[in-house]
Amino acid sequence: MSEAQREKHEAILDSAFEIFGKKGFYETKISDITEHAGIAKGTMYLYFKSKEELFLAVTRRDWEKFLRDLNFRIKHADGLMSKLQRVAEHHLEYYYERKEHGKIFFHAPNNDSELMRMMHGFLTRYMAAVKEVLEEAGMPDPDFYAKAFIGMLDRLKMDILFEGEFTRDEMALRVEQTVRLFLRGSEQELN
Amino acid sequence: MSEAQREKHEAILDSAFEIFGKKGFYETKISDITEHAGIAKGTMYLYFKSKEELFLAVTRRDWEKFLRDLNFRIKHADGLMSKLQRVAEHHLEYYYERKEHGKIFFHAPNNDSELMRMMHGFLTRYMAAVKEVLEEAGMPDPDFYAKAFIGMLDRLKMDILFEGEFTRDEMALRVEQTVRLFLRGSEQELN
Amino acid sequence: MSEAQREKHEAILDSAFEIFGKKGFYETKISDITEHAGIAKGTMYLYFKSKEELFLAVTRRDWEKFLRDLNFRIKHADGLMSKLQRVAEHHLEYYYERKEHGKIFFHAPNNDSELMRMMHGFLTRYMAAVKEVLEEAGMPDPDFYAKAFIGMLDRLKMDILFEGEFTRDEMALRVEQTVRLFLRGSEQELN
Amino acid sequence: MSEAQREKHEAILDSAFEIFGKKGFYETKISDITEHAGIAKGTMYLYFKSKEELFLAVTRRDWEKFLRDLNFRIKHADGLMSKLQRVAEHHLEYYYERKEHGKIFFHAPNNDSELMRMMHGFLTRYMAAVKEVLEEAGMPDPDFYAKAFIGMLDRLKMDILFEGEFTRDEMALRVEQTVRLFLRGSEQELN
DNA sequence: GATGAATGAGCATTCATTCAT
DNA sequence: CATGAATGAATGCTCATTCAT
Repeated sequence: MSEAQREKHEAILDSAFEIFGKKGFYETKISDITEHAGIAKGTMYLYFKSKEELFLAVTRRDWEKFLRDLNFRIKHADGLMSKLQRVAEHHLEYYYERKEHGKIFFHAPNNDSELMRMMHGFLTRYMAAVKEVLEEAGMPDPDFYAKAFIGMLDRLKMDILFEGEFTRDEMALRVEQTVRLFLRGSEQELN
Repeated sequence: MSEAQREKHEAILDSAFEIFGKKGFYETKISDITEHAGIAKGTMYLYFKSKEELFLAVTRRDWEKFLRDLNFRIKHADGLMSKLQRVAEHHLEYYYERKEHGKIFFHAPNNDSELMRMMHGFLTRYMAAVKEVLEEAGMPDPDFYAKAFIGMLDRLKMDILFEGEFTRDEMALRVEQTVRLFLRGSEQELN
Repeated sequence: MSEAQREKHEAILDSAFEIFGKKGFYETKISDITEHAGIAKGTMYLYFKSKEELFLAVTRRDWEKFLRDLNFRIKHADGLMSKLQRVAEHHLEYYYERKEHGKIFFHAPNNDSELMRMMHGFLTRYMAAVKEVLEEAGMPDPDFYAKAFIGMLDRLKMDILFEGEFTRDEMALRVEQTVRLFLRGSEQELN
Repeated sequence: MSEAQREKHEAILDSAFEIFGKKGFYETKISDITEHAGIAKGTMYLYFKSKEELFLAVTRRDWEKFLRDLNFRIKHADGLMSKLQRVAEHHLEYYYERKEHGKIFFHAPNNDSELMRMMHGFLTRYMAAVKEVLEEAGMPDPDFYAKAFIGMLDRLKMDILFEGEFTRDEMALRVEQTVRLFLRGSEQELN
């Protein structure tokens, strides 16, 4: 693949990310994507076999970046609390940056088993990264705790995606609170 | 509406719940639903204005029942821990019973703002119920804690929906662990 | 199927015969057929599963009638020569009536094995009918002779299909000549 | 046109003959042909104006060779029977060699009037050659007899194209039978 | 009220042809 | 001369919705 082709490949992915993110898989027309990318409809089919495959590629690229950045952040932090804070920041920032593309998280094609497999694979890798952090700190049942931690974070994404007024400062506060809750529990707050 | 009509109305909702749950909104045909319900295609339009509206009604009914049962359970429990356990049980059992209908949670119609509003309303009411429990116990920032608790629970639903081998006993264990984590934190586990 | 439906079914076949016959399979659009039939595009799909299947049905109907009429004519003739004349008349008249629909004989869908099987079946039944006539008269190697006779007839169809000026009288002449050639050979004509 | 170009021209025709023959006109893609020929898609358009024109050229080349060889064979035979045998051999051998390319005879482009004209021209020339043979022998109505003879031969091609087990020996037998039938008629076979 | 036949807008995908390199 | 990336017109088929019976 030439340089120009690599660029077009990326441009299609960018455009698809944009449109799929805004409208979801089913409400997006191939022509929406190609028009937005400034190319002809047929051109998309030179780079991707089908609408499904394009969606898959968009999702894969996005997740791979997520995991790459996550691992980078974890590696450059010290101690359990600090590492968990990096994870939380990364998780929330990820959604924060995708505020406008919330649809992509909810409306994948329904019966695409390859997509399901892929998503499962990513979730597993995400969890494994968190699990490793917990194991290092000597925490028992790290599977469960990793899931619970990610769950807390994921619920918070709803605020980000659906509440317009969420600021970066509030996000930082949420990160801190979440990590503290995870480590110390809520009971400490009671008198 | 006569009794016979009320029954048909329910039968359509039952059938729609079944099929939407298995295939998701977009992959479900009206004829799938009406055939499964044993009625003619046109009949559905006597009871619901459109496919979207039917989906909305299905979702609404399901959530209303969820909230009704939740409040009943909370009312009949005493003390913070006990109430939180009832919430956790209810949340997980809800998904457990809907194992086979996982699609309904992910594939709603994409651009239906009324649905978004409705879902937001239900989430708010769910959170309010949990929040009340926390407030009663004197917990500060109950908004945040409620979200985090629900988040932990929600993440666990993934195991239920995607792992075939999840048993009721494991579920009970998860409930206990989750409540303990929420109240005491994970650090207690470290030596 | 109701009476009205049976009529629509026939109307679609009639229209398809007309258009496929004029343009051939590939150059015919479903919308050509349905417009000509005065119905909506989707309606065709209530009666036939696909364009291929419609073509198959058109061809089958045409051939079945051909064989039905052929057998009727043969049954009502006496003696070898007379029966062969009926066959020849029938063969040529068939094409004569379809002058305007020549395309249907040449441009079937290419890779439809079911169509190939069907056509082979019809040819076999046609040949069997002629073969029976020859066997009755005590002719040896009737397979070969049946094929040769049909071949002579089939070649003459070209004149009908491609020469505008072919009259019914010329056709009658051809019938007589062909039967005489088949029975007596051409050498008799030499002095 | 240089030598190299002439070679490429031929190569494209060879490849087109191969692919058109196997799949028919409509199911053949230009890319099928150029890939098989080992050249780029655009190159084909340097040698032929369009897909139709390429098909025309392929057909023309094939038929010209057919007629050239036919006339050669006729010229080198003596007497009516011998000449007719050469014609029959040639006709059947032609199809025998094209067993695998049957599609080319049936699936020409549908609305190409130039192709129709060309085919008509070739048939006329074929018939003229046979007619000449018959005229030489003093046969009356040679037009009709020529058509009938070619018709018998043409019907036999079906056996070749559609029956896998047809051998060269059987072909020789068919040639003899056909010529005898043509000259003496079938009645001679009856007792 | 109930039916289900009919409608037709809508869309993914293909592929002959062009043209900049 | 040769290439092959890009184009975009063209079309089979689906399915939510309507409405005459």
